Amino acid sequence: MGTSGGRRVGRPRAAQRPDSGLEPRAELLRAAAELFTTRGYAATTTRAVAERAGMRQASMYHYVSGKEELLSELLESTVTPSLTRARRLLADDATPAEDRLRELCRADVELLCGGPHNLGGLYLLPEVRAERFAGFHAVRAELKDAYRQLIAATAAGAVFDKGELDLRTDLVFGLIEGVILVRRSGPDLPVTRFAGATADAALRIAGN
Amino acid sequence: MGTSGGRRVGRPRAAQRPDSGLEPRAELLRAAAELFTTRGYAATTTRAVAERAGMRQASMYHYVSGKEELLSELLESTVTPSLTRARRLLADDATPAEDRLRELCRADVELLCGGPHNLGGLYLLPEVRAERFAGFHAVRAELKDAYRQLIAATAAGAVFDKGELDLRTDLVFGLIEGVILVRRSGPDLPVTRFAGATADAALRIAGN
DNA sequence: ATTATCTATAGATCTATAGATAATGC
DNA sequence: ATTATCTATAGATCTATAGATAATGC
Repeated sequence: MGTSGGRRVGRPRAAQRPDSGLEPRAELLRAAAELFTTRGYAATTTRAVAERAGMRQASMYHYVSGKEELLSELLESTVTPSLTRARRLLADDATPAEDRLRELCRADVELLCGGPHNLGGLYLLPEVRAERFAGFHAVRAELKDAYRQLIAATAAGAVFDKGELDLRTDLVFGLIEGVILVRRSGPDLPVTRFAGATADAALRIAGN
Repeated sequence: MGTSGGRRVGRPRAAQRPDSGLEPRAELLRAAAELFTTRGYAATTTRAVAERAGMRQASMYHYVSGKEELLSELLESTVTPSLTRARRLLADDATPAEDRLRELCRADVELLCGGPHNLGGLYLLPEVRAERFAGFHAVRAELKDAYRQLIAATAAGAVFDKGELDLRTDLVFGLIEGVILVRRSGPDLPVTRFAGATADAALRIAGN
């Protein structure tokens, strides 16, 4: 029998379990992602998260220690795959830097905007800057450095001085994050096409 | 005698008035801008705003009806000057469209990122999407339309189809807003240079 | 008398814990 | 016996109002 259908241990829920097929903890994470990105972190109550996941407020604490854990786990889960791919692309010196930069941009945009709940929107939350999310920030910084290296390698002809390289890195990184905003205001845009266009735009900024 | 130094009507404050020279209401708006952009809207309490403005929590209600009024006033005050300039630029058909688009981008970035508290950061708050800020959204939409028209006029050679024009408009608009994010993570960057570079990047996206 | 402020607080949350309960497992 | 859930609630907020107070103005 499947994991979801069978009789389960423990007191039954007051409301029906949602039939998403997800484990309760994953269901909580999904609910949190949805609410955090649309309403914001501070404005989202533990009750709202729990109830969207089909359980009572207090039951949430059986799976997570609180809101903070939900957010930090969501952040890590979005940035980690990007970094893995960035490392792979950096190492792959058989492919021209320009192609690798394009690929990194394209994939990043798809990841940030392509998911069901605009997970990239989490990056926009002011609360994310807090000290306690230092782990996330470290990974982001490493990702940004991968962008910087690929941008430097792309502009093969003209060698930028450090200030110019940093500026272009900031712009490209800003473009990617800006796309999150675009997607937030118009969630129905064709993500694939968007990702491609963003990557092209990034190359124009990076190029000399 | 100046407005700030003289004896004032009413019970004296418990703490010293801040010597910013601003009226109490303006002081509240400034405090709100600072806190909303750094900590977020929902996470900012009326107490924090009032006390940063040098008064007790309850005294704030003498000047504003609550947090919501503070945010909506801040939003309007940032978008209105942009729109005024956008209208002027649209009407000025003596200047090439490309120059006008560059100027609009440059000025927008300076306005959003140049102020003391990264006012553009207000646009990133999830709460801003709420219905009650419809006035702000309407003005933003008009501003975006000005971008669209200038982008269409810029690409004089190749005439885009509507989808292509919308896509490029979204990208340029996203780039501008992305710069707000960049500035939020690195507040010490040279804004003027940044504004220029962003405008150039926007033109490359807009051009064909 | 008018005004700007204060102190105090009611009412409405929201979080996190304590302890009860209703399943399955053995 | 173990587990997943529930109900109930203490304690900590946070907002907005009521009413007191301490200035100036006339």
